[in-house]
Amino acid sequence: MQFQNDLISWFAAEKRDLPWRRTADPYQIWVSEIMLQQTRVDTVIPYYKRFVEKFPTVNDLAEADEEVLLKQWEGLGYYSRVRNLQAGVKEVAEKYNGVVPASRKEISLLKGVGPYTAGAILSIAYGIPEHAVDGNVMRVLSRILLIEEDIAKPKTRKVFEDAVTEIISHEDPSSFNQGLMELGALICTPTSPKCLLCPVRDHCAAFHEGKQHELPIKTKAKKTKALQYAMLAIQKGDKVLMEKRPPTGLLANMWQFPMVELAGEALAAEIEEELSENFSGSVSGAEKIISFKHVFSHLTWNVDGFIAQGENLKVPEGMKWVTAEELESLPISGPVQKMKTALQQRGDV
DNA sequence: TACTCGTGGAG
DNA sequence: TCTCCAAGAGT
Repeated sequence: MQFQNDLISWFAAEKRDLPWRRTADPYQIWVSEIMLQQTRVDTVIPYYKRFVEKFPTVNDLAEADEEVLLKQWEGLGYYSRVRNLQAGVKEVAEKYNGVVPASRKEISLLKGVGPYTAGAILSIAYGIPEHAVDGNVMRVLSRILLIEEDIAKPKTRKVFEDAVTEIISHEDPSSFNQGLMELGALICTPTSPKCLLCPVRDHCAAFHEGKQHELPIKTKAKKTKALQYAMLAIQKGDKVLMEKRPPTGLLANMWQFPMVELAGEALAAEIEEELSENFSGSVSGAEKIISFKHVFSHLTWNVDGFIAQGENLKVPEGMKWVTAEELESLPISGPVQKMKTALQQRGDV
């Protein structure tokens, strides 16, 4: 098919030199695909290099400590990805003797491997003609094939999977799938697609109809909620109190300065009162040092950051006193990093 | 199905 | 400043 040839030839000539394109190792390709979920290429590159250097094989990752993994992942977001990745890798180590399975049925059973990632690993690492439909592919094919279904709806993905299954190259499924994604990243972009540079323009129904700017059809997301917190750097000598978040939910198992949810803006006097209730000990000298907003994908934190001194505190389960050096080894999220930076600039940590 | 789950860059 | 988003998966 001429479409396949035009796409694959363009990919061969124009593809970016990315680190995960320099390996044929299914495990390392797996790592890259997990990191790339909802995350930009430029962001992933340094994380990917560090990760495969530190965990070059399935066994290296299977044996790693979760806290070390989270520290490696720190700043990438969607932290359950690395927990699920390790769970999947452990299963490959134990059940498949360290070899990533090469069938959609088996690979899809691995934790964290969904329909896209399964197809990506199968096609890129094993050369198997399986669909790998991500946001790029839906955007590109919605234009080429003039598909006007809402790509925000989950059921729509199957339409594109079926389309790819029909048109995928069996000679080079890796270049075909990657070519569609690369085209979406470089040419067939969300706004102002570069149609005059497009290698498959002649095959594009939307370009033919002048509708490339109207596709894809995508309904808008609803707006997010906001929550108010006080974040507390409680000091005792040269140590500060840190708290581990619960094992599920937002920022699971990440560390933070103890936080309390509030109804409105936090005042120092109220914080001291709140703390004495929560800690059964003496907390004094509360002082607000920073106020900031942190926007997550589905909610916003409005945070007032305080320093305070703790005396004779009974440390609750899941909290511990850490030195400045120990603090550096704990995985923390963006908002906690903002507080930590403020403390360091004051010389308090 | 709809919601949860992070971050930083682009327009 | 605001919106949308970028190689999605789990529940």
